[in-house]
Amino acid sequence: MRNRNTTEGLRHHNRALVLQSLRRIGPSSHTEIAEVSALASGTVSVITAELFEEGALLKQEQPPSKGRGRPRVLLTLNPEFARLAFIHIISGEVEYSLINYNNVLLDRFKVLRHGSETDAAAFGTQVRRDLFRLAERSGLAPHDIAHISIATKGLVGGGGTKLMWSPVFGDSQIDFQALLRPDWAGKVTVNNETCFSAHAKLEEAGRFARHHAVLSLGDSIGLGIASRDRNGQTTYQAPPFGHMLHMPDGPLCRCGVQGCIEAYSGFYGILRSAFDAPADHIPAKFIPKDQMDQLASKARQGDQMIRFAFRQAADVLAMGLSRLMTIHGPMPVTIAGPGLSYFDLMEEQFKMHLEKNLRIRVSHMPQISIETNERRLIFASNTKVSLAAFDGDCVATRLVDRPKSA
Amino acid sequence: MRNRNTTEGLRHHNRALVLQSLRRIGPSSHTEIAEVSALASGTVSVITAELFEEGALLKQEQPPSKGRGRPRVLLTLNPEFARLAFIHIISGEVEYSLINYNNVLLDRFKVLRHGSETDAAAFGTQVRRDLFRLAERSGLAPHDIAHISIATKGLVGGGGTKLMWSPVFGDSQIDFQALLRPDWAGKVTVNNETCFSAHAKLEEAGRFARHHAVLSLGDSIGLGIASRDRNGQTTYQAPPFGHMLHMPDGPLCRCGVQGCIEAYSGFYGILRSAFDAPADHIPAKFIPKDQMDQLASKARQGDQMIRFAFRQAADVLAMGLSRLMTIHGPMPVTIAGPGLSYFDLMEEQFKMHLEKNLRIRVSHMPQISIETNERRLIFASNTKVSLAAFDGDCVATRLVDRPKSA
DNA sequence: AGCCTTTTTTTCGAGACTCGAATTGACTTG
DNA sequence: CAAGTCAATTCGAGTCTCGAAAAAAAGGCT
Repeated sequence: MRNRNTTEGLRHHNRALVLQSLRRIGPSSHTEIAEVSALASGTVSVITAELFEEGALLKQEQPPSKGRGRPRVLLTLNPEFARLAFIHIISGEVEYSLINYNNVLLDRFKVLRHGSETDAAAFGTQVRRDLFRLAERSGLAPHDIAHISIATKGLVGGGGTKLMWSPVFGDSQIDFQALLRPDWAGKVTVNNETCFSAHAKLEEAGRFARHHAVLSLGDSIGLGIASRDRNGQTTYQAPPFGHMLHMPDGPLCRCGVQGCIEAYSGFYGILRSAFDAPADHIPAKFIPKDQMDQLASKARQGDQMIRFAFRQAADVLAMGLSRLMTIHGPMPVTIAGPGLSYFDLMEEQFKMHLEKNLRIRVSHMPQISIETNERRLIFASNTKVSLAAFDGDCVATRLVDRPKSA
Repeated sequence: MRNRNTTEGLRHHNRALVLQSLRRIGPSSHTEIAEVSALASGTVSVITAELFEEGALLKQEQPPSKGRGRPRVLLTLNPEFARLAFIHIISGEVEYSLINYNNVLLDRFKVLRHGSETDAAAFGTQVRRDLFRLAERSGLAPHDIAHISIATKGLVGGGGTKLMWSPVFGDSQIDFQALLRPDWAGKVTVNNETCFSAHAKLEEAGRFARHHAVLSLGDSIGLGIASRDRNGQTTYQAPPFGHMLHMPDGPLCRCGVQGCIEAYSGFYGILRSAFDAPADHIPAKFIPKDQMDQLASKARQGDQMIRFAFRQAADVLAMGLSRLMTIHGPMPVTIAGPGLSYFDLMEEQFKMHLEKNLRIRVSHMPQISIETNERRLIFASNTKVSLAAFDGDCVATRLVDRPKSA
């Protein structure tokens, strides 16, 4: 929004409002948009006409009419108006997706990664190559892609453009914006994947939910928090929860210090304490899921040592959540990730620790739920967020010339 | 702001902008306001004329003119336009203050509290009585007071109107809004005092500072965090940091659970470990400052046991800050409160724990500073925040009738 | 003293935007 | 095929901002 205090700024705001309504309620008539956006019908008329002129909207044939009167003309977002690319960096693979302006998946492929690949620069050039392939496969030039949004594990910084630290590349930072700038005209953003999970869950929870956290369990620990501020705007963050201090001089973490939450509750942490391995020994970067499953089934059969390892993992996570809620207040938490399979071994610890928390005692016990398909959630939310950003930044800005008086 | 998407909403926004500029730069001419607010001079002219009409502004005689040309007319906020009341609840006393619309102190008095007074209802009626006295002393009726803002220790909730938990009244909540509603027409807000300290420090740090925390040490531990969001708006919060979990099964805290930060680092926690008292024994609600001073001087003279108690207090605080910064990112911290006198015994622990933090490792070590006059800070910031809220909520809303065409 | 210069403030016309009533359009029903 | 119904557009009135032009209020100059 360029100039907030001028009438043009007002129009910008209202154009954004129209687009936003259209995304939320899908193809809809004039009247519906006016209702949802709380704009006068005349205003909606002018704005939609502009957007149609600019190519952002299409008028859709009305569905077989029901009832009498003039049938409604459905307005939809023009799929051809723009394309957005998405990269999801997962442990074993990188997923590339392309969508159109109306949020329909156009193309998708995955590139496997060698477990040994920890060279950030090499990874960067690989990503550039694969992104070119994504564009080419749909016959697009780089400048046809309006926005590239990357979801990854790890700590993101630099205003949402840099990967500052990650379990795979460690301190080797990757500045994706700089990496892609030379060829790709669109905006480039990077976010921790759990930001998107949390965002999706908050939206799901309805317009009055204020916060939601998603805790993703696996080789490493991810946490995303989505919040709605008092203007109704949603913000999100993904603090490196797995590397929050649990206890000084605790077991060694992959990040190099002792006593991080992950060192207790990441897969390798659980494995280590299950076998009573030395606390400064880090087993492996990735623990096969099979191995963890076997461990869990022994715990379920009553193996005390292993049972203890899972319970300790849960204790530490729960205390971390308690500390988080001391700062942010109680909020619902959704558990996700491969470690979710072992949630039955950990569930009761959560309640136990949380109910001691002062803020929870004076208000309420937050709901703890689970989510089995986090990946779907991440993609769905990433597209939503990116499209909304593109709408607000670009589409809402007036393009066509105003009708001259002549 | 009532309706964001109409031209009247725009005017509301710009009126607020003018008032805000005037508060920031003090009595200023037309031209200056136009520069600071980035509004066209004509617009400022109309808005200031309106505000003058409504009584919010005064035109001030120009100072002895220097240079030629038409002398500037200084505009100032009309002191008589409104009065705001402030209540600061401190351990031993309650301070009542009254200011005018131009932020000048009109009246102030203190009411001593008996240390034994822990009855929330009685306290409530006492506050009402004293507030009446504040109004009367200046010949005001209750409805002349536009806003009442309360600063206190403890956990505030209910949208900034309720004291949810406090060291003095424990779980006996006080809903100040409900308490004062019958007689007092103005808005009533309650905030933790350290919110205001943090707010003041953030403002001090300049327009580009994003976060600031104030840690207040004493019988209890207070923490305020102020943040600037991407729109430049400042928000603040005061999580009950003293009751964040440090370690399970740790020493008993006044709040009833074990292992809170305060149980290690509040005055009573330090005292307890200095004398190796049982960890479930809580010495007293208020420890005389003398006693703590004596303790500290023994520590400085080399008493190992006492020295350990202070260092442990610092360790626990520092780890708490580290956990906080894992969530919010590194931010400068200011230490304040009576416990500041012992900061020399604790300083090095802070750096030691913080530098292990992942987010600090990948970005920077935050500055740690001290503030000896927190009370002044709290009041100054409280008045600023409350006046700004009053401006935005009330004054910016158009009052005078528009000139009718007739 | 009277006129010119300089600087500030106000005024005013043009352009933009929203609102809501009135009008136009399109389709169903009788 | 006319009347009825509902949707979308148009249009006039009312607001608002902007910026140029005019007015106001000094000091300086002759």
